[in-house]
Amino acid sequence: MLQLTVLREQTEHVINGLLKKHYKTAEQDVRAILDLDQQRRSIQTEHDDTQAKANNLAREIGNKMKSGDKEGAEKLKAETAELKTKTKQYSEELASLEEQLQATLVKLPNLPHSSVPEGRTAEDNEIVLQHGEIPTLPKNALPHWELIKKYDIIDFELGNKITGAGFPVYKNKGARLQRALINFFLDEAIKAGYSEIQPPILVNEASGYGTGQLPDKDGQMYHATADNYYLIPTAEVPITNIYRDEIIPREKLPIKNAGYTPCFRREAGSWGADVRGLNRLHQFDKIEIVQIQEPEKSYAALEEMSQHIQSLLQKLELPYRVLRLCGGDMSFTAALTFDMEVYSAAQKRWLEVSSASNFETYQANRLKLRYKGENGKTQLLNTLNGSALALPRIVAAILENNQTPEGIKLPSVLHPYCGFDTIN
RNA sequence: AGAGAGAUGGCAGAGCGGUCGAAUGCGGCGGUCUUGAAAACCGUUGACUGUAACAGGUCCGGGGGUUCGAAUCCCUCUCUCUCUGCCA
Repeated sequence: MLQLTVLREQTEHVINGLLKKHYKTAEQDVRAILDLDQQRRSIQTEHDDTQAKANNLAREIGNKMKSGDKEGAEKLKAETAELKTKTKQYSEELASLEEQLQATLVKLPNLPHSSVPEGRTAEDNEIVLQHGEIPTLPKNALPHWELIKKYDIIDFELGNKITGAGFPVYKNKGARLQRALINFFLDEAIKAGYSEIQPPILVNEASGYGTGQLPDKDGQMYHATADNYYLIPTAEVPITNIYRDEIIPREKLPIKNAGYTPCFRREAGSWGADVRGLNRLHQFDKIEIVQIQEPEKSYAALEEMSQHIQSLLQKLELPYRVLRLCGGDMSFTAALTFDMEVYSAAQKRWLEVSSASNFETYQANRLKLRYKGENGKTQLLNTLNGSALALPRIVAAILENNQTPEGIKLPSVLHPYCGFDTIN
Protein backbone atom coordinates (compact mmCIF):
# COMPACT_ATOMS: atom_id res chain seq x y z
CA MET A 1 0.00 0.00 0.00
CA LEU A 2 1.31 3.43 -0.90
CA GLN A 3 1.81 5.92 1.90
CA LEU A 4 -0.65 8.77 2.11
CA THR A 5 2.10 11.24 2.86
CA VAL A 6 3.78 10.36 -0.43
CA LEU A 7 0.51 10.95 -2.27
CA ARG A 8 0.18 14.30 -0.55
CA GLU A 9 3.71 15.50 -1.00
CA GLN A 10 4.62 14.03 -4.38
CA THR A 11 1.30 13.91 -6.15
CA GLU A 12 2.61 14.30 -9.69
CA HIS A 13 5.34 11.75 -9.16
CA VAL A 14 2.77 9.24 -7.88
CA ILE A 15 0.43 9.78 -10.84
CA ASN A 16 3.27 9.40 -13.33
CA GLY A 17 4.46 6.23 -11.63
CA LEU A 18 1.00 4.73 -11.67
CA LEU A 19 0.66 5.55 -15.36
CA LYS A 20 3.95 3.81 -16.09
CA LYS A 21 2.43 0.76 -14.48
CA HIS A 22 -0.54 1.19 -16.80
CA TYR A 23 -2.91 2.01 -14.01
CA LYS A 24 -5.50 3.81 -16.07
CA THR A 25 -7.45 5.82 -13.52
CA ALA A 26 -4.33 7.14 -11.78
CA GLU A 27 -5.20 10.81 -11.95
CA GLN A 28 -8.80 10.55 -10.80
CA ASP A 29 -8.08 7.98 -8.07
CA VAL A 30 -5.24 9.97 -6.58
CA ARG A 31 -7.32 13.14 -6.63
CA ALA A 32 -10.22 11.29 -5.02
CA ILE A 33 -7.98 9.96 -2.27
CA LEU A 34 -6.49 13.37 -1.57
CA ASP A 35 -9.96 14.83 -1.45
CA LEU A 36 -11.18 12.19 0.98
CA ASP A 37 -8.05 12.69 3.02
CA GLN A 38 -8.71 16.41 3.22
CA GLN A 39 -12.27 15.81 4.39
CA ARG A 40 -11.16 13.20 6.83
CA ARG A 41 -8.62 15.43 8.43
CA SER A 42 -10.96 18.36 8.89
CA ILE A 43 -13.63 16.15 10.45
CA GLN A 44 -10.97 14.50 12.56
CA THR A 45 -10.13 17.91 14.00
CA GLU A 46 -13.79 18.61 14.80
CA HIS A 47 -14.11 15.20 16.35
CA ASP A 48 -11.01 15.62 18.48
CA ASP A 49 -12.08 19.04 19.71
CA THR A 50 -15.47 17.72 20.73
CA GLN A 51 -13.87 14.79 22.43
CA ALA A 52 -11.46 17.07 24.27
CA LYS A 53 -14.40 19.11 25.58
CA ALA A 54 -16.15 15.97 26.73
CA ASN A 55 -12.99 14.77 28.45
CA ASN A 56 -12.67 18.06 30.30
CA LEU A 57 -16.29 17.97 31.40
CA ALA A 58 -15.93 14.42 32.65
CA ARG A 59 -12.93 15.48 34.67
CA GLU A 60 -14.81 18.42 36.17
CA ILE A 61 -17.75 16.22 37.04
CA GLY A 62 -15.37 13.91 38.81
CA ASN A 63 -13.95 16.79 40.83
CA LYS A 64 -17.38 18.08 41.80
CA MET A 65 -18.50 14.63 42.89
CA LYS A 66 -15.42 14.35 45.04
CA SER A 67 -16.00 17.68 46.71
CA GLY A 68 -19.63 16.78 47.30
CA ASP A 69 -21.14 19.26 44.85
CA LYS A 70 -23.82 16.93 43.48
CA GLU A 71 -25.93 19.66 41.97
CA GLY A 72 -23.01 21.12 40.06
CA ALA A 73 -22.17 17.68 38.76
CA GLU A 74 -25.69 17.09 37.53
CA LYS A 75 -25.66 20.41 35.73
CA LEU A 76 -22.50 19.52 33.88
CA LYS A 77 -23.83 16.10 33.02
CA ALA A 78 -26.63 17.74 31.10
CA GLU A 79 -24.06 19.50 28.96
CA THR A 80 -22.41 16.30 27.87
CA ALA A 81 -25.41 14.96 26.00
CA GLU A 82 -24.93 17.21 23.00
CA LEU A 83 -21.21 16.52 22.83
CA LYS A 84 -21.92 12.83 22.88
CA THR A 85 -24.24 12.84 19.92
CA LYS A 86 -21.82 15.11 18.04
CA THR A 87 -18.87 12.83 18.69
CA LYS A 88 -20.84 9.86 17.54
CA GLN A 89 -21.85 11.62 14.36
CA TYR A 90 -18.28 12.63 13.62
CA SER A 91 -16.86 9.22 14.24
CA GLU A 92 -19.43 7.64 11.93
CA GLU A 93 -18.49 10.10 9.20
CA LEU A 94 -14.84 9.37 9.84
CA ALA A 95 -15.35 5.64 9.57
CA SER A 96 -17.16 6.05 6.29
CA LEU A 97 -14.51 8.36 4.84
CA GLU A 98 -11.74 6.11 6.05
CA GLU A 99 -13.39 3.12 4.41
CA GLN A 100 -13.74 4.88 1.07
CA LEU A 101 -10.19 6.13 1.25
CA GLN A 102 -8.75 2.71 2.03
CA ALA A 103 -10.81 1.04 -0.66
CA THR A 104 -9.23 3.26 -3.31
CA LEU A 105 -5.79 3.31 -1.77
CA VAL A 106 -5.39 -0.48 -1.75
CA LYS A 107 -6.24 -0.55 -5.43
CA LEU A 108 -3.17 1.51 -6.30
CA PRO A 109 -0.15 -0.59 -7.32
CA ASN A 110 3.36 0.18 -6.17
CA LEU A 111 5.30 2.87 -8.01
CA PRO A 112 7.97 1.63 -10.41
CA HIS A 113 11.65 2.37 -9.81
CA SER A 114 13.15 4.93 -12.20
CA SER A 115 15.10 2.20 -14.05
CA VAL A 116 11.93 0.33 -14.98
CA PRO A 117 11.48 0.44 -18.76
CA GLU A 118 8.31 1.79 -20.32
CA GLY A 119 6.10 -0.89 -21.78
CA ARG A 120 2.93 -2.86 -21.55
CA THR A 121 3.65 -6.55 -22.06
CA ALA A 122 6.37 -9.17 -21.75
CA GLU A 123 7.53 -8.06 -25.22
CA ASP A 124 8.68 -4.78 -23.71
CA ASN A 125 10.86 -6.27 -20.99
CA GLU A 126 14.51 -5.38 -21.20
CA ILE A 127 16.99 -8.25 -21.60
CA VAL A 128 19.75 -7.34 -19.16
CA LEU A 129 22.07 -10.20 -19.97
CA GLN A 130 22.20 -13.69 -21.36
CA HIS A 131 24.54 -16.37 -20.11
CA GLY A 132 25.56 -19.84 -21.31
CA GLU A 133 25.45 -21.72 -24.59
CA ILE A 134 22.10 -22.68 -26.07
CA PRO A 135 22.46 -26.45 -26.50
CA THR A 136 21.79 -28.06 -29.86
CA LEU A 137 19.85 -31.24 -29.41
CA PRO A 138 19.59 -34.21 -31.76
CA LYS A 139 16.63 -34.25 -34.16
CA ASN A 140 14.68 -36.81 -32.17
CA ALA A 141 14.99 -34.83 -28.93
CA LEU A 142 11.95 -35.10 -26.69
CA PRO A 143 10.16 -32.45 -24.62
CA HIS A 144 10.25 -33.12 -20.91
CA TRP A 145 6.68 -34.43 -20.77
CA GLU A 146 7.82 -37.29 -23.01
CA LEU A 147 11.07 -37.79 -21.13
CA ILE A 148 9.34 -38.19 -17.78
CA LYS A 149 7.21 -40.96 -19.24
CA LYS A 150 10.15 -42.64 -20.91
CA TYR A 151 12.08 -42.83 -17.65
CA ASP A 152 9.00 -43.13 -15.40
CA ILE A 153 10.02 -40.35 -13.05
CA ILE A 154 6.98 -38.06 -12.96
CA ASP A 155 3.40 -39.27 -13.36
CA PHE A 156 0.62 -36.85 -14.22
CA GLU A 157 -2.10 -39.48 -14.69
CA LEU A 158 -1.46 -40.76 -11.21
CA GLY A 159 -1.72 -37.25 -9.80
CA ASN A 160 -4.95 -36.89 -11.70
CA LYS A 161 -6.31 -39.97 -10.01
CA ILE A 162 -5.28 -38.93 -6.51
CA THR A 163 -6.11 -35.23 -6.76
CA GLY A 164 -6.60 -33.66 -10.18
CA ALA A 165 -4.81 -31.95 -13.04
CA GLY A 166 -1.67 -30.09 -12.09
CA PHE A 167 -0.72 -32.28 -9.13
CA PRO A 168 2.05 -34.55 -10.44
CA VAL A 169 3.45 -37.55 -8.61
CA TYR A 170 7.24 -37.68 -8.52
CA LYS A 171 8.59 -41.23 -8.57
CA ASN A 172 11.90 -43.00 -8.30
CA LYS A 173 14.75 -40.85 -9.58
CA GLY A 174 12.26 -38.07 -10.17
CA ALA A 175 11.45 -37.92 -6.48
CA ARG A 176 15.12 -38.13 -5.55
CA LEU A 177 15.98 -35.35 -7.96
CA GLN A 178 13.37 -33.16 -6.28
CA ARG A 179 14.83 -33.83 -2.87
CA ALA A 180 18.34 -33.20 -4.18
CA LEU A 181 17.43 -29.85 -5.69
CA ILE A 182 15.71 -28.73 -2.50
CA ASN A 183 18.78 -29.56 -0.44
CA PHE A 184 21.13 -28.01 -2.95
CA PHE A 185 19.20 -24.74 -3.06
CA LEU A 186 18.87 -24.54 0.71
CA ASP A 187 22.56 -25.27 1.25
CA GLU A 188 23.52 -22.57 -1.22
CA ALA A 189 21.21 -20.10 0.49
CA ILE A 190 22.75 -20.84 3.86
CA LYS A 191 26.21 -20.35 2.36
CA ALA A 192 25.03 -16.96 1.12
CA GLY A 193 24.08 -15.94 4.64
CA TYR A 194 20.40 -16.79 4.78
CA SER A 195 18.74 -18.40 7.81
CA GLU A 196 16.64 -21.41 7.02
CA ILE A 197 12.97 -21.20 7.95
CA GLN A 198 10.24 -23.82 7.84
CA PRO A 199 7.02 -21.85 7.94
CA PRO A 200 3.40 -23.02 8.01
CA ILE A 201 1.97 -23.56 4.56
CA LEU A 202 -1.50 -22.50 5.61
CA VAL A 203 -1.90 -18.85 6.55
CA ASN A 204 -4.68 -16.72 7.96
CA GLU A 205 -6.40 -13.79 6.32
CA ALA A 206 -4.22 -11.17 7.98
CA SER A 207 -1.10 -12.72 6.49
CA GLY A 208 -2.63 -12.85 3.02
CA TYR A 209 -3.46 -9.21 3.37
CA GLY A 210 -0.02 -8.31 4.72
CA THR A 211 1.85 -9.40 1.62
CA GLY A 212 -0.84 -8.22 -0.77
CA GLN A 213 -2.43 -11.47 -2.00
CA LEU A 214 -5.64 -10.33 -0.37
CA PRO A 215 -8.05 -8.79 -1.00
CA ASP A 216 -7.64 -8.61 -4.77
CA LYS A 217 -6.07 -11.97 -5.65
CA ASP A 218 -7.97 -14.32 -3.40
CA GLY A 219 -9.13 -16.32 -6.43
CA GLN A 220 -5.57 -17.50 -6.99
CA MET A 221 -5.24 -19.13 -3.59
CA TYR A 222 -6.78 -22.33 -2.35
CA HIS A 223 -9.03 -21.50 0.55
CA ALA A 224 -9.72 -23.86 3.45
CA THR A 225 -13.06 -22.28 4.25
CA ALA A 226 -13.89 -24.30 7.36
CA ASP A 227 -11.08 -22.54 9.21
CA ASN A 228 -10.63 -19.56 6.90
CA TYR A 229 -7.03 -20.44 6.09
CA TYR A 230 -5.30 -20.10 2.74
CA LEU A 231 -2.75 -22.45 1.19
CA ILE A 232 0.29 -20.37 0.43
CA PRO A 233 1.07 -19.53 -3.21
CA THR A 234 4.67 -18.84 -2.18
CA ALA A 235 6.79 -18.96 0.99
CA GLU A 236 7.04 -15.19 0.71
CA VAL A 237 3.69 -14.98 2.48
CA PRO A 238 4.52 -16.73 5.77
CA ILE A 239 8.19 -15.72 5.81
CA THR A 240 7.53 -12.02 5.31
CA ASN A 241 4.60 -12.06 7.72
CA ILE A 242 6.90 -13.19 10.51
CA TYR A 243 7.69 -9.50 10.79
CA ARG A 244 4.17 -8.11 10.59
CA ASP A 245 3.60 -5.40 13.23
CA GLU A 246 7.23 -5.43 14.28
CA ILE A 247 9.74 -2.69 14.94
CA ILE A 248 13.09 -4.28 14.17
CA PRO A 249 16.18 -3.09 16.06
CA ARG A 250 18.54 -1.57 13.54
CA GLU A 251 21.43 -3.85 14.46
CA LYS A 252 19.42 -6.90 13.41
CA LEU A 253 19.25 -5.68 9.83
CA PRO A 254 19.39 -6.93 7.22
CA ILE A 255 17.20 -9.93 7.85
CA LYS A 256 17.89 -12.70 5.37
CA ASN A 257 15.64 -15.74 5.42
CA ALA A 258 15.31 -18.70 3.10
CA GLY A 259 12.68 -21.37 3.16
CA TYR A 260 11.52 -24.35 1.20
CA THR A 261 7.77 -24.91 0.89
CA PRO A 262 5.33 -26.46 -1.49
CA CYS A 263 3.37 -23.74 -3.24
CA PHE A 264 -0.25 -23.90 -4.32
CA ARG A 265 -1.79 -21.90 -7.13
CA ARG A 266 -5.24 -22.23 -8.55
CA GLU A 267 -4.20 -20.53 -11.80
CA ALA A 268 -7.82 -20.44 -12.81
CA GLY A 269 -8.39 -20.16 -16.51
CA SER A 270 -4.97 -21.06 -17.88
CA TRP A 271 -4.89 -23.83 -20.43
CA GLY A 272 -3.11 -24.80 -23.60
CA ALA A 273 0.29 -25.83 -24.91
CA ASP A 274 2.15 -23.28 -22.81
CA VAL A 275 1.11 -25.04 -19.65
CA ARG A 276 1.94 -28.60 -20.69
CA GLY A 277 3.96 -30.87 -18.46
CA LEU A 278 5.85 -29.08 -15.74
CA ASN A 279 5.41 -25.62 -17.21
CA ARG A 280 2.54 -24.73 -14.92
CA LEU A 281 1.23 -26.67 -11.93
CA HIS A 282 -1.22 -26.28 -9.09
CA GLN A 283 1.29 -27.63 -6.59
CA PHE A 284 5.03 -27.17 -6.91
CA ASP A 285 8.14 -26.82 -4.79
CA LYS A 286 10.07 -23.64 -4.36
CA ILE A 287 12.87 -22.24 -2.26
CA GLU A 288 12.27 -18.59 -1.54
CA ILE A 289 14.73 -16.02 -0.29
CA VAL A 290 13.47 -12.98 1.59
CA GLN A 291 15.36 -9.91 2.72
CA ILE A 292 14.31 -7.06 4.96
CA GLN A 293 16.55 -4.06 4.53
CA GLU A 294 16.96 -0.39 5.25
CA PRO A 295 15.70 1.73 2.35
CA GLU A 296 19.14 3.05 1.40
CA LYS A 297 20.53 -0.46 1.03
CA SER A 298 17.66 -2.31 -0.58
CA TYR A 299 18.76 -1.99 -4.20
CA ALA A 300 22.19 -3.32 -3.34
CA ALA A 301 20.37 -6.20 -1.67
CA LEU A 302 18.31 -6.81 -4.80
CA GLU A 303 21.49 -6.97 -6.84
CA GLU A 304 22.97 -9.42 -4.34
CA MET A 305 19.89 -11.61 -4.61
CA SER A 306 20.07 -11.52 -8.39
CA GLN A 307 23.71 -12.61 -8.27
CA HIS A 308 22.85 -15.44 -5.89
CA ILE A 309 20.10 -16.72 -8.17
CA GLN A 310 22.37 -16.53 -11.20
CA SER A 311 25.07 -18.47 -9.38
CA LEU A 312 22.58 -21.30 -8.89
CA LEU A 313 21.76 -21.38 -12.58
CA GLN A 314 25.43 -21.35 -13.46
CA LYS A 315 26.14 -24.26 -11.13
CA LEU A 316 23.29 -26.15 -12.73
CA GLU A 317 24.87 -25.37 -16.12
CA LEU A 318 21.66 -23.97 -17.53
CA PRO A 319 21.61 -21.23 -20.15
CA TYR A 320 19.68 -18.31 -18.78
CA ARG A 321 18.85 -14.69 -19.29
CA VAL A 322 17.92 -11.90 -16.94
CA LEU A 323 15.06 -9.55 -17.72
CA ARG A 324 14.23 -6.21 -16.24
CA LEU A 325 10.46 -6.15 -16.27
CA CYS A 326 8.67 -3.23 -17.84
CA GLY A 327 6.02 -1.20 -16.04
CA GLY A 328 3.10 -3.10 -17.49
CA ASP A 329 4.47 -6.59 -16.84
CA MET A 330 5.52 -6.06 -13.24
CA SER A 331 3.50 -7.37 -10.36
CA PHE A 332 1.14 -5.13 -8.46
CA THR A 333 3.37 -4.78 -5.42
CA ALA A 334 6.85 -4.53 -6.97
CA ALA A 335 8.96 -1.44 -7.56
CA LEU A 336 11.61 -3.30 -9.57
CA THR A 337 11.67 -6.91 -10.71
CA PHE A 338 14.27 -9.07 -12.39
CA ASP A 339 13.03 -12.27 -13.96
CA MET A 340 15.41 -15.13 -14.58
CA GLU A 341 14.54 -17.45 -17.43
CA VAL A 342 16.22 -20.71 -18.39
CA TYR A 343 16.27 -22.03 -21.92
CA SER A 344 14.38 -25.26 -22.32
CA ALA A 345 15.98 -26.68 -25.44
CA ALA A 346 13.39 -29.19 -26.64
CA GLN A 347 10.49 -26.78 -26.19
CA LYS A 348 12.73 -24.09 -27.66
CA ARG A 349 11.48 -21.53 -25.20
CA TRP A 350 12.58 -19.48 -22.24
CA LEU A 351 10.94 -20.48 -18.96
CA GLU A 352 10.67 -18.16 -15.99
CA VAL A 353 12.28 -19.87 -13.00
CA SER A 354 12.79 -16.93 -10.70
CA SER A 355 11.54 -13.48 -10.04
CA ALA A 356 13.40 -11.18 -7.68
CA SER A 357 11.74 -7.99 -6.57
CA ASN A 358 12.17 -5.00 -4.36
CA PHE A 359 8.85 -3.91 -2.89
CA GLU A 360 10.36 -0.91 -1.16
CA THR A 361 7.89 0.16 1.55
CA TYR A 362 4.80 -1.09 -0.25
CA GLN A 363 4.45 -4.35 1.67
CA ALA A 364 6.00 -2.90 4.82
CA ASN A 365 3.27 -0.27 4.96
CA ARG A 366 0.58 -2.91 5.08
CA LEU A 367 2.64 -5.08 7.39
CA LYS A 368 3.53 -2.18 9.67
CA LEU A 369 7.09 -3.42 9.46
CA ARG A 370 9.39 -0.71 10.73
CA TYR A 371 12.71 0.12 12.34
CA LYS A 372 14.26 3.03 14.16
CA GLY A 373 16.50 4.93 11.79
CA GLU A 374 19.67 6.76 12.70
CA ASN A 375 17.67 9.85 13.58
CA GLY A 376 15.69 7.77 16.07
CA LYS A 377 12.48 8.01 14.08
CA THR A 378 10.52 4.88 13.37
CA GLN A 379 10.15 4.36 9.67
CA LEU A 380 9.11 1.71 7.21
CA LEU A 381 11.57 -0.92 6.08
CA ASN A 382 11.98 -2.32 2.60
CA THR A 383 11.08 -5.91 1.76
CA LEU A 384 12.53 -8.01 -1.04
CA ASN A 385 12.14 -11.54 -2.20
CA GLY A 386 13.09 -13.90 -4.96
CA SER A 387 12.76 -17.52 -5.92
CA ALA A 388 15.98 -19.46 -5.52
CA LEU A 389 14.57 -21.44 -7.19
CA ALA A 390 11.25 -22.86 -8.34
CA LEU A 391 11.73 -26.54 -9.13
CA PRO A 392 9.45 -27.70 -11.93
CA ARG A 393 10.80 -25.60 -14.79
CA ILE A 394 14.35 -26.18 -13.61
CA VAL A 395 13.63 -29.88 -13.81
CA ALA A 396 12.09 -29.44 -17.25
CA ALA A 397 15.18 -27.64 -18.52
CA ILE A 398 17.61 -30.09 -16.92
CA LEU A 399 15.78 -33.02 -18.49
CA GLU A 400 15.48 -31.51 -21.95
CA ASN A 401 18.92 -29.93 -22.21
CA ASN A 402 20.87 -32.92 -20.95
CA GLN A 403 19.19 -35.74 -22.82
CA THR A 404 21.48 -38.21 -24.55
CA PRO A 405 20.92 -41.64 -26.05
CA GLU A 406 22.27 -43.10 -22.81
CA GLY A 407 19.92 -41.14 -20.60
CA ILE A 408 19.84 -37.75 -18.92
CA LYS A 409 23.25 -36.65 -17.70
CA LEU A 410 22.74 -34.53 -14.59
CA PRO A 411 24.94 -31.51 -13.87
CA SER A 412 27.85 -32.58 -11.68
CA VAL A 413 26.90 -30.32 -8.78
CA LEU A 414 23.84 -32.52 -8.23
CA HIS A 415 25.62 -35.89 -8.24
CA PRO A 416 26.41 -35.95 -4.52
CA TYR A 417 22.92 -34.68 -3.71
CA CYS A 418 21.18 -37.28 -5.90
CA GLY A 419 23.40 -40.24 -5.32
CA PHE A 420 23.39 -40.91 -9.09
CA ASP A 421 24.56 -39.04 -12.17
CA THR A 422 22.26 -40.28 -14.90
CA ILE A 423 18.55 -40.83 -15.28
CA ASN A 424 18.04 -43.83 -17.54
C1' A B 1 -12.83 -32.13 22.85
C1' G B 2 -14.30 -31.11 28.44
C1' A B 3 -13.17 -28.11 33.23
C1' G B 4 -10.69 -23.99 35.30
C1' A B 5 -7.34 -19.61 35.14
C1' G B 6 -5.52 -15.66 32.44
C1' A B 7 -4.27 -11.73 28.34
C1' U B 8 -1.42 -4.58 30.90
C1' G B 9 4.61 -0.81 27.93
C1' G B 10 11.24 -4.41 25.31
C1' C B 11 10.63 -8.12 29.48
C1' A B 12 8.72 -9.08 34.55
C1' G B 13 4.68 -7.34 37.29
C1' A B 14 0.93 -3.66 40.19
C1' G B 15 -3.51 -1.29 39.13
C1' C B 16 -10.43 1.30 44.40
C1' G B 17 -15.06 3.29 37.83
C1' G B 18 -12.57 9.76 38.13
C1' U B 19 -5.06 13.73 36.17
C1' C B 20 -3.72 6.02 34.58
C1' G B 21 -0.30 6.37 29.16
C1' A B 22 -0.55 3.55 33.42
C1' A B 23 3.16 2.12 40.15
C1' U B 24 7.52 -0.86 40.81
C1' G B 25 11.70 -3.92 39.17
C1' C B 26 14.86 -5.35 35.12
C1' G B 27 16.68 -3.93 30.51
C1' G B 28 17.92 0.40 27.08
C1' C B 29 19.73 5.50 26.59
C1' G B 30 22.15 10.11 28.77
C1' G B 31 24.95 12.06 32.86
C1' U B 32 27.92 12.38 37.70
C1' C B 33 32.04 9.70 39.77
C1' U B 34 36.64 6.91 37.41
C1' U B 35 42.91 6.77 33.83
C1' G B 36 39.06 3.33 31.75
C1' A B 37 35.27 0.02 33.34
C1' A B 38 32.06 -1.99 37.13
C1' A B 39 29.22 -0.48 41.31
C1' A B 40 26.51 3.56 43.22
C1' C B 41 23.66 7.89 42.40
C1' C B 42 20.71 11.38 39.15
C1' G B 43 17.89 11.87 34.83
C1' U B 44 15.50 9.67 30.67
C1' U B 45 12.94 5.68 28.10
C1' G B 46 5.94 3.02 24.03
C1' A B 47 3.07 3.42 19.41
C1' C B 48 -0.37 5.93 16.09
C1' U B 49 -2.57 10.56 14.69
C1' G B 50 -1.98 15.66 14.63
C1' U B 51 0.70 20.78 14.61
C1' A B 52 5.23 25.32 11.83
C1' A B 53 5.91 24.11 16.98
C1' C B 54 2.85 23.53 21.23
C1' A B 55 -1.93 21.77 22.20
C1' G B 56 -5.41 18.08 21.22
C1' G B 57 -7.12 12.95 20.00
C1' U B 58 -6.53 7.35 20.03
C1' C B 59 -4.32 2.81 21.93
C1' C B 60 -3.92 -1.70 28.54
C1' G B 61 -5.57 -9.14 23.23
C1' G B 62 -9.91 -7.93 19.02
C1' G B 63 -15.04 -6.23 18.59
C1' G B 64 -19.49 -4.36 20.96
C1' G B 65 -22.13 -2.37 25.37
C1' U B 66 -23.17 0.29 30.34
C1' U B 67 -21.54 5.33 32.29
C1' C B 68 -20.78 12.32 32.51
C1' G B 69 -16.24 9.23 32.89
C1' A B 70 -13.75 2.31 31.70
C1' A B 71 -7.18 -0.86 32.02
C1' U B 72 -10.97 -1.39 35.90
C1' C B 73 -18.23 -3.39 35.15
C1' C B 74 -21.22 -6.44 31.24
C1' C B 75 -21.48 -9.31 26.45
C1' U B 76 -18.79 -11.63 22.59
C1' C B 77 -14.66 -13.45 19.75
C1' U B 78 -9.60 -14.88 19.59
C1' C B 79 -5.39 -16.59 21.89
C1' U B 80 -2.34 -18.52 26.07
C1' C B 81 -1.60 -21.52 30.50
C1' U B 82 -3.03 -25.73 33.98
C1' C B 83 -5.74 -30.39 34.58
C1' U B 84 -8.51 -34.46 31.90
C1' G B 85 -9.17 -36.90 27.10
C1' C B 86 -7.32 -38.00 22.10
C1' C B 87 -3.18 -38.28 18.83
C1' A B 88 1.90 -38.28 14.74
